[in-house]
Formats: sequence, C-alpha cells, structure tokens
Amino acid sequence: MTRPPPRQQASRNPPTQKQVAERAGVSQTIVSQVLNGQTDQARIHPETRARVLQAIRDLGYVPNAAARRLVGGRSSLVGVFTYEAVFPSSTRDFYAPFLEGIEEEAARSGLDLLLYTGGRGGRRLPRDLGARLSLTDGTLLLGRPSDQDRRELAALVHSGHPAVFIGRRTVPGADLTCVQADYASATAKLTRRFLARGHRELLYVGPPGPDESALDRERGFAQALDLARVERLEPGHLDHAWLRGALEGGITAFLLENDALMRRLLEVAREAGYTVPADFSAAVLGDAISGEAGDPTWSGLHVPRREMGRGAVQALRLLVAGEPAASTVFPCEIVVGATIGRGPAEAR
Amino acid sequence: MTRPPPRQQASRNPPTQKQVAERAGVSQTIVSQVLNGQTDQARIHPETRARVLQAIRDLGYVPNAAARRLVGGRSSLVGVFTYEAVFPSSTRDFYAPFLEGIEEEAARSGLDLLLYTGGRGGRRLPRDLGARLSLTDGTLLLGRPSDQDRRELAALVHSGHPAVFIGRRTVPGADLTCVQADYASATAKLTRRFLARGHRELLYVGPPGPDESALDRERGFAQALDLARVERLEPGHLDHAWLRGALEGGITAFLLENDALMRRLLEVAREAGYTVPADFSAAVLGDAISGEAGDPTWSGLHVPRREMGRGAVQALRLLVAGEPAASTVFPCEIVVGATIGRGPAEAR
DNA sequence: CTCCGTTGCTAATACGTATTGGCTTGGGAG
DNA sequence: CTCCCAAGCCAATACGTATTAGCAACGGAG
Repeated sequence: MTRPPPRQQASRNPPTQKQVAERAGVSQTIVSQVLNGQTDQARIHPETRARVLQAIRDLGYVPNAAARRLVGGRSSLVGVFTYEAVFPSSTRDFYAPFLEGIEEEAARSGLDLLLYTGGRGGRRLPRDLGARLSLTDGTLLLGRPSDQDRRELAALVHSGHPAVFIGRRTVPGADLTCVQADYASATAKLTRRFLARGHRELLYVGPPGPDESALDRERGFAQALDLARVERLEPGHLDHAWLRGALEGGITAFLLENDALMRRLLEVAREAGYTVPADFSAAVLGDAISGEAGDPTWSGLHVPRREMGRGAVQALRLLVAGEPAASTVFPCEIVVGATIGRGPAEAR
Repeated sequence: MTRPPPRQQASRNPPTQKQVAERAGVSQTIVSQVLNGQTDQARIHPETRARVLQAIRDLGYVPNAAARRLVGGRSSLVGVFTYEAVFPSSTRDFYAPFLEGIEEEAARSGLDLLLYTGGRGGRRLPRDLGARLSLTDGTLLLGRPSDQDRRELAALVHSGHPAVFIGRRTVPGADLTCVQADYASATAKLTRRFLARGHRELLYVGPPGPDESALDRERGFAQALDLARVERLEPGHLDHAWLRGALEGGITAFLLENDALMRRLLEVAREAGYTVPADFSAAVLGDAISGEAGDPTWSGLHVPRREMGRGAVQALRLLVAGEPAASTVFPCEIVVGATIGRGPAEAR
C-alpha cells in the first residue's frame, strides 16, 4: 500500500536542469534562462517557455542551491554569529528581540538564517568559519568580540564578505557596518531629565572594560553635565559600604550601565533600609529586563532591539547587492519608571 | 593606515585548492587528498603533505562549502523547519527548550543550523523548499502540519532526504522517523495516580481535532480505566455551566490536554467559588508552562523537550550516515503539583 | 541580389571540489 | 635481465548551474 507519491520520478536523485531540458526538447541553457529570466539578452519563445515550465512541473524540479551558489549566485542565506551563547535563558531574554527582528525581516526578504553553533566552550569565530561562511550571502554578528576576534573580523570584512554588526563595534583597519542604538543622545536626555527633577550630583556606574556602547553612554552622560562622575567597578564591589559612601558624598542619582548592576543596587539598598526613589533615584542605561513579577518598573532606556534586528538585515541586503551601507543609528526611548524621584533642587 | 591584514592574498576572491597546489608545486588532487585524508587508496609523502599544509596556512585557504556540497559531500548543516512561527513570545516559551537541545547537540556534533523563515502568512512548507533543503544534510521538523503539509512531507521523505520530526507524526505512505514523548504510559501512570488518591470519576478534556500526541494521551487514559470519559471542546465552551454539570455528574478529577485549558478551568472555578484541589482535582497532560508568579504549581507531565531536541539531532545524524534510525520514545516524568487532592474513595 | 540586424536557440566554459583511473619511478622476486 | 608490485603523484572527469560566444533562420533595407 505504500505506493510512491505522484510526480516523484524514479530517479533517486532529484531532477536536474539537464533532465528538464531533455524532456522539454531544449538545451539546459534555456531551462536556466526560463528560471532566472532576467537576461533580456535572449528572448524565449512563449511556446518554448511553456514547454519548459510544464517539464519542470512534471519532474518536480527544484534548483540545487549548492550549484547555484558555486557559480556566484546568491544562496538567500544570512549567517548569524553570536560571540556569546544565545539559548541559555540568561542571555536568551536579551537576544530574543534581536532575533525576532532578524527573523521577521529575513522572512520578508525571502532569506533563511544560518545559525552558527559555537564550539564547545569558547565562542570564538572559529578558524574554519570561512568554510561555513561561504554558503551565506552575508553575516550578522552580535555580542562582545575579544581583541583577537576583532582582528579576525577585520580580515573577514577585508575579504569582501558582507557583514553587519548589531551594536557599535570597531575593528582595526576595516570599515565595519554597524546597526547601533543612539546611546549617547538617549543618555544625555535621560541625564537632563534627572537634572530637571532637581538632581545635581549624579554618578555613572558601569562594569570595568567598557566597550563602544558603554563609551557612547559615558559620552552622553558627560555632554549633559558640567562635572561627570564615572565609576567602573565589579558588581561585587557594589556593597553597603560603597552605597553609603556614595550617598554621604552627596550623590542623589545613579545611572547604571546594565540591569545586573541595577538589581544589585536595589538589593543592597533594600537590605540597608533605603527606599527608592525616596532616598535616591536610579536608572538603567541598557534595556531593563526587569519584568520580575512584582518588581517596580525601572526607569531607563528602551533599546529598540527588534527594529535593530530588522535594520541589520536591511543593511546586509544592501551590502550583498554591492551598494555601500553606512552604519545606522536607532533612537532609544526613555522609559519613565518608578525609580526616579524628586531631587534636592527640584522647583516646587 | 589601513594596511591590509596579514596573510590576506591580493586576490579578491578566496584562495582555491588550485592556488594552494601551485604554491606547493603539486596537483589539486593532492591538496584535496591532504585535506580529506581518508582515502588510503593513495598515500602521500610526508614531505609533500607538509608543503601542502604550509601553503594552506600561507594563503589562508578555506574550503568552499558550496563546491564541497555539490560533489556530494556533507555541508554540516541541519535544517530546522517549524510549522508555526517560533519567535513570537507565545510559542517561544514552548519551542525554546527544543531549540536549546537541538543547538546543544548540533554544536557538539559540529553542525550548524539552518532556520527556515516562514513565508509571510502561512507557515507552509514552501514549494521551493527543495532548493533550500539541498544545502543541508538533513532536516528537523516541529509543529502541526496540515494534511496537505503531510503529503508534501511524504514526498520529501520518499525522495531520500533525511528528516526527523520532533513529536509523533505520521505521513501517508512514508516512514517518517520521529522523536516522541511517551504520552501514553505517562498519562496512564498519572491516571493511576488519580485512582490511588481515591478518584473514580475522571474526565479527559481536550480541544477538537486531536493529533497523534493527543491520541496517545487518550490511549493511556483509557488503558488505566474501565470507563474512560473523554470530551473534546473549544476552550470557550469550558464555562460555569459546563463545570457545574461535570461536577454534578460526579466528576472529581480533570485531565486537561494543554495549559490553556487548565488556565481556563482554574479561572472558571475561581469565579464560581470552587477551590482546587478541595472541590476537584486537575492535571495538565502537556508541558505545564505555568510559572506565572504566584500560581500554584500545576500537576501534570513534564515533557523532556530539551532531551528530545538532542535526540532528534542524534537520530538525524544516523540517517545522514545512511543507517536507519528508528523512532525514539522519551519517557515523561510526572509533576506532582498542588492541584491534585484526595478523592472520595481514598483510604485513610 | 546582398547586407545586416533580430529572434530563438545551442555549445562551450567556468565555478571549486572529490574521485577514478592511469602514469612514472624504484625496488624486489624470479 | 625481465616481470611485477607498490608508492606517490597527476590528468581527467563529474557534480548542477549561470553565462558568454556563437550559430541558423528569417525578414527588411538598400
């Protein structure tokens, strides 16, 4: 009872253009031209075209993507490489919106996604990545590349492979297209909001080893202030003594670089008996993934991650088409949450 | 200052085996054999091999995956096709563990993942999927295919393309390898647990249009009982009147097919003033994605989705290697939550 | 009539790799 | 010495597609 499904040819291997051509009584060239069609160089008789299309249907022909790619064609494949593991739930929440945007725009453009699975431990751009890259039309990159990674990345860009980084990243000696959030002006705006609420002594707190994004935020912070106080410390160093010291030093508002620091700050504050925003104010400069049920909404920036994902695919499509794609900047919105209160200088 | 990175050849295109061969003073054949090595048919002089390897390093050669694939080689690519959208947060929670398992095992096996992005609206296996499939060594499938989808799937399997479905699915006239959860025995076990707690009148409730998994669950339910009562209804029909009717009919325990039904049942019960598990007991037969903060833990089954994802990759690797891979069954654990209480017949 | 341009097609080639069937060289057995 | 075998290498070919060059037929302009 397991009769073979219809229009499945006896041949074990999928049919080729050659077989289609034989059936239609034409040459393989014509089959290719019927399929791609764009070359107005040669016009095809409508009747011939019909015969070819019929043969294609009869045989259930589908083009071989590998062969097509080999002759310099597009594979409609976009590689996605992440310098950190994507799926563990810790980072998944962060990367998911990017991936949503990427998937959405890729689907719209008829592109599939090639997810590079990291080697066991390290998340390095693998040595043989070139081989795997050769299947794709271009590559999207996320995460935090090391210096070594950046050098390899520079070589990749220099080889002409279209690549777009999501987040502002620079590599030595190459012009890497990025899709970035406008952290600088958003941070400046947020800082001015603190000023408007009467805060005068603000402290910017971030982890050590700032990357480009962090520097943008610092820049925006400094732009809005006469005196910009910045502290970079391990999250572990953010303890009772540190907080007390800061408050006694006159600080009334904290700008935290990521939500881990925010969480830490609120926890220390609670244990020490401080109330937010009565005793001090705070805001996160990354995307607040608070959402812990019951948590008050944190103030901070909303990074349009989904839109950035979509923009990255669009930029990559330009590069693939041979047009130069400049880096794009996406504005961030300010999230007015429950962690910003009145400062000592607010006009009543 | 933008001097080209080292070991990047002047040639705009990546180096080929031919260029490596020229540099090493050998033929392209030798380069290929040095790289693949396995053919003991021809042994290569150690010195020659060294020269070739040196040339490969000098030029920064990487194999062209498309060409390799074209000649019948493996691409180390596994396709992942889902009949529903993956990234929307509603379904993401459900699919994420599968993808985690897939990614984990793929990484371990040195495989990358090709995510097929769905066409605009429908999530059908696209007509030209064959073209996109041709790049992969095999394909993993998830979701709920329609009858039409199943026919196309049958053709795919019949064409010899390795494919593994995650979840038990049957297709007409083809032997589809599946990685399935052992719903039948887990449901039977859960049902016996209800019996042990003194429940005698159990009702199985599922949505209309049961798929293979649902039938397995029904089967397990029926196995454990003399009289198995099954009701299939739209979630909207589960209202006060329905619940009252069931309880007045003597039902003391409900087995719900999915968490949407469970949520609905608990909501209706709360509004009607019933208490769970005092007034009746309940359990979910799918994976309970309760986790709503504050919710009591639901009783039900734990589907080992992560392990199933890994198992699917392993099965696919077998198929790709040419060995037949039988369908695999993964046992489900029973989750003892807060929604099962004492029944009228429990021995004290 | 010749010349030329157009239409509609074919033959040939290139892409980069893996594999098959030789071809040479050297050495041991007879 | 001849014969044979093995080691070590190369030339040729195939994979399926896109593209370029070119060929035959035809019709209109001159």
